This record gives sequence, structure tokens and C-alpha cells, in this order.
Amino acid sequence: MTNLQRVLGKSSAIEAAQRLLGCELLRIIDGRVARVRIVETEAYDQTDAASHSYRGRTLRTDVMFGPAGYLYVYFTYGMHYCANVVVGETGYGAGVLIRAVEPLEGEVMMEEYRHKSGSELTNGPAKLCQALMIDKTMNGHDLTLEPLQLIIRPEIDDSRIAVTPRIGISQAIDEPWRFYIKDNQYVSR
DNA sequence: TGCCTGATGTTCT
DNA sequence: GAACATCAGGCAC
Repeated sequence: MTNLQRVLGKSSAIEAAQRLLGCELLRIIDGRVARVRIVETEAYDQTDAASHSYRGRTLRTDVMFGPAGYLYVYFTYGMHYCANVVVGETGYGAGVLIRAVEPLEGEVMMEEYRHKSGSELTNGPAKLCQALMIDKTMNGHDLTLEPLQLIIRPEIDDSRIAVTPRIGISQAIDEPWRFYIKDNQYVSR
């Protein structure tokens, strides 16, 4: 078991969503490095009507029921990809949607893929996928390995985390399962 | 500044 | 056949 699985495997989706704030993603494309910090997340699990895992394990959601520390990528609205980190015990369908990240390194490379700059670069779940070249070929990727690694950082202080209902969905919209780092320009409204 | 809508494909009913 | 964990562009105010 990897360290990543130890940290995420025993957490509920809600705990993991908070724990992942402040952690980093390291993306390597053609030998070039992009590094970003996670600043906004949403929790989803199989008891939750808004979750893809709610209706049970299917071909599409298979990865979410696998071990923690893997990447679940889905395609939505005909043109966008979104990235989730699988959490919880193997066999339990839970994940954390990465809604926004803050560029730390390789910003120029991300601008090339996005054709945008500034906070528009990565302030939404589909935007950050475009900036980091994450598509469905990365579905089921082990996040301890190149070319995309999740790096656990020290937990950030509770007082810097804001909790709100989720956005952009139509089911279970009142659940306060969205988390973000306060006063960060990359957090979506 | 803020609402409205089109683009567009995969999955499930 | 409809829904969908979205985004960006256009137009009205």
C-alpha cells in the first residue's frame, strides 16, 4: 500500500475533500513540469444522489469503487473532462472532485493548452483538466506515478477552509460538501 | 456585470 | 431520448 492510499483510504469523502486542500499535483508532459496546488474540492460518495457512484458500479464508474489514490476522469456536457481523486475503502464508491487549482510551476505551458491566462487558467473543474492535459485516457491512473502525481502536503488550518453547498449540480444540492481555501483567486464563484 | 444559450458525447432509462 | 459534477461567447442593461 502506498502512502497516498494510507492517507486517503481510511477517510470519508468529506474528510478527504478537506485533506486534499493545499496538496499538490505534479504533471509531466514531454519532459516539461507543471505543478499546481489544490484550492477547491467537492466530496461525493455512493450514498449521495449527485454522485456517479450512487446508482451502483457501472463500466463508467468502475474506478470509483477501486482503491484510493487513483484518478477518475469523466466526460460531461459533450466537451469537458473533470478529474476526481478516488478515496475510501476499496469497493466503496467515493471520490473528491477537484474544482480548482492554483498554478505553482509551469504556468506558461498551461497557458499554451488553455489559450487563457491569469485566474481563468484553472478556476474550474473542466478548465484545470484542459490546462493539465487530463482526458479520459488518464482514467484509472495511479496518482503515485508519473506523469501525474498527487503530493500530500501538511494539513491546512481549519480556519482557512470555507464550507458551502455544492454547485453546478441538480441533485442533493443542499449538502455542504464543497470546500475551498478562503481568499484564493483561483476558487470559482 | 449578468443572464441566456449553444456546443456536443457518453451513459443510463 | 434525456440528462448531465461545464464553459465561453453574445447580447442586453
